[in-house]
Amino acid sequence: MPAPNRQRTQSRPTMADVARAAGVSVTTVSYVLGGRGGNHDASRISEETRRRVADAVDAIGYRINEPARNLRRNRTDRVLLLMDRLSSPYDQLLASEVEASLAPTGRALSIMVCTSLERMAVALGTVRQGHADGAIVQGRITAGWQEMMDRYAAEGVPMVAISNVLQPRGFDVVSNDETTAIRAAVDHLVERGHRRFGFLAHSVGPGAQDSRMEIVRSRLAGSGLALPDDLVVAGARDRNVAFAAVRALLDRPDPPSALVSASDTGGIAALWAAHSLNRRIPEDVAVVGCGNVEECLITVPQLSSAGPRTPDFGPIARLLIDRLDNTGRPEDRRLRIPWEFFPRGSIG
Amino acid sequence: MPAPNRQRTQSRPTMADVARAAGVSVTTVSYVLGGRGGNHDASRISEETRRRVADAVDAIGYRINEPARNLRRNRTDRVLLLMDRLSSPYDQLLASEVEASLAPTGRALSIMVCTSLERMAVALGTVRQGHADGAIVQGRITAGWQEMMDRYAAEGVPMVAISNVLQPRGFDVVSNDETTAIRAAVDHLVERGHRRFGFLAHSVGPGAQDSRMEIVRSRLAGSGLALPDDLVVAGARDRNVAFAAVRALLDRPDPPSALVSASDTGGIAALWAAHSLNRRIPEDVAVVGCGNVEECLITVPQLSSAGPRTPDFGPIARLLIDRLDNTGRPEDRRLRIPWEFFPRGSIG
DNA sequence: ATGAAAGCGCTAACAT
DNA sequence: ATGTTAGCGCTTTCAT
Repeated sequence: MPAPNRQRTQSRPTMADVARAAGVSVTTVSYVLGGRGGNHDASRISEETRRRVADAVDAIGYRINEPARNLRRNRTDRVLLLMDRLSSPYDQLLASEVEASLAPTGRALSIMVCTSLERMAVALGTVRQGHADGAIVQGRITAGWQEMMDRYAAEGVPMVAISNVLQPRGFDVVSNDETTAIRAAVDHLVERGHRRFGFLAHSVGPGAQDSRMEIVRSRLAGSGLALPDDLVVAGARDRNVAFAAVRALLDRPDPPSALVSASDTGGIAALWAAHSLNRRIPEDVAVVGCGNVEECLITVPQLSSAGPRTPDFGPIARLLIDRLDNTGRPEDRRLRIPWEFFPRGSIG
Repeated sequence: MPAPNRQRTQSRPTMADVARAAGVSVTTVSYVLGGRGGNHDASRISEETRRRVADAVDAIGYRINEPARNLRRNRTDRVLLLMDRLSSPYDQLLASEVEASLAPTGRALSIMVCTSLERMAVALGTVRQGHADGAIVQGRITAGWQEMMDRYAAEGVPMVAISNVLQPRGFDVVSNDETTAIRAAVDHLVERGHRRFGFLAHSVGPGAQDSRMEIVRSRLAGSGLALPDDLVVAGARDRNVAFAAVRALLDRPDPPSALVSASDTGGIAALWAAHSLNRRIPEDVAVVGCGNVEECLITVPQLSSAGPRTPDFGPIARLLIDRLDNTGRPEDRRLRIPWEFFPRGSIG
């Protein structure tokens, strides 16, 4: 004869315990509790019964068992946010606004940090394994990213990506509409007489296409100016790396007179680097950042920046909620966040 | 007669599908896959069978169902990290080092952002509901925090808190051993002739006890000096708020000649604020931060700071892993991270 | 207005 | 070395 099995050892109270304490069936308890994304018709339970159940829950300290509920409902009411870093006010804002947009729909947010394609694949794997219902993916990875997204989209993982390089194929893409704003920044600098430009990129080297750098380069070309490769340095994402990179750049015999950074973090580090070499801003170097974070306003001089007037990440969450709620595969959408150029003291 | 029930609709492949495809039983599949925290004795399966299963998994694109596995095993191999913000390199480091320490034990990390006691309670609730096996809790909340932690500890949630105010009662506490270092900073400033001190706190007002401020105040008292309440301002956690607060402070008719900030973020904002008012550092104002983040080294002048020599968050994760692995309630532990004072250009 | 019971997909004790 | 089978705690259909 087969197998008895491990009975409940010494575990948390279950719905059956609540039902017993309240003198009702587990069905009733389930209907009363049927919280969050529950689509129970709770109205079928009388006020009196409802109260008895609530009392029993309090009395025995019952908490619902998520894995059991998720297994049965085949959903988790949880969304995963993948971020490539957690180190700037911008990151903080993204996370909190996404969470705030999710909350009214009864969904919770988990964040995972993914600095490589592999980690990202692992994280998206957890969605496929039922850890979350969908994911918002932010990152700067380029090589292989599109293919990976395609694969998970094909496997049915609902996703929204924040990226200027990805094509929406089975998922939505949110991009920054940065071309016009960055061109305006370049034009500003050229008008002010700058002829020699440097660029602080997120990363350089094979496979590291930096869309913002391409915009700068092509706009300069339109004015007959160049962005030489040796004036392009990497490190815009890390304050200390950026500081060192810009110092090296400014310490050359032929330094650029204008520096565009792919991020504000990098732009601010560039200000520090210039200070440390006793270069005046903007007289010796003009600096422009990207992102238009609040911090631009407290530097001396204030950092000019291309970016959104006021950041608003709510629509990103809404795209995903849409995919989650409409079971039929929705068509892929593309959301463009408008950017402008904000000239400030750092360009004179 | 009772109830047939919803059969598998149109869902992901299950272990049964794999078993069928491989011509073995689900038990065998389970043993072969028994990954991660699995305590299967996988050696019972022959090499040949193992391969057949792996092939079948590939062929039909099977992924394990986490909620089902978690329900059955009554654990998730997941740890929750609660953070009060995600906006500095320090935060990034905490998250990545915790994750790295967890990885070899087969555990994954979810992050939730909690800026209020309520949000924190909700997040810890998800652990009780089986979303994670335990939590690492970081925050600056004071009022009510200890009580909430006590409650969840009593409910059996394994926790490690990062805090200088909490007492370990049913959970472990990691604290910064900051007293000696901050005293050294104060002594340095007093020796240099400073008599009028200001302090940039995380927050002020009722219930907002700032341990670092208390250290400064009492050390000053030892030299017969005061830290007047009106020279204590709030905002150390947000660059822009800190900037405004310090500007106001320095713009008084009787500004402090030395400013201690409860954070490096605040200290750096203070440097910007001084710059913006054309005050020289350290001649007009000396500035000291707390945390000793890398960024201190790239400001001009470099920011003096009290903090750990090199941050190392690995031990924090290890405390929790210990609680998770040793089922018997371990005694509460306290881990002190050593701090030192690093004098740099910002104090002359 | 309420209850009985059938599984969701998996693990593991027991049998062979 | 592999298979049988009893649940884990919950939701939901159907019956009353």
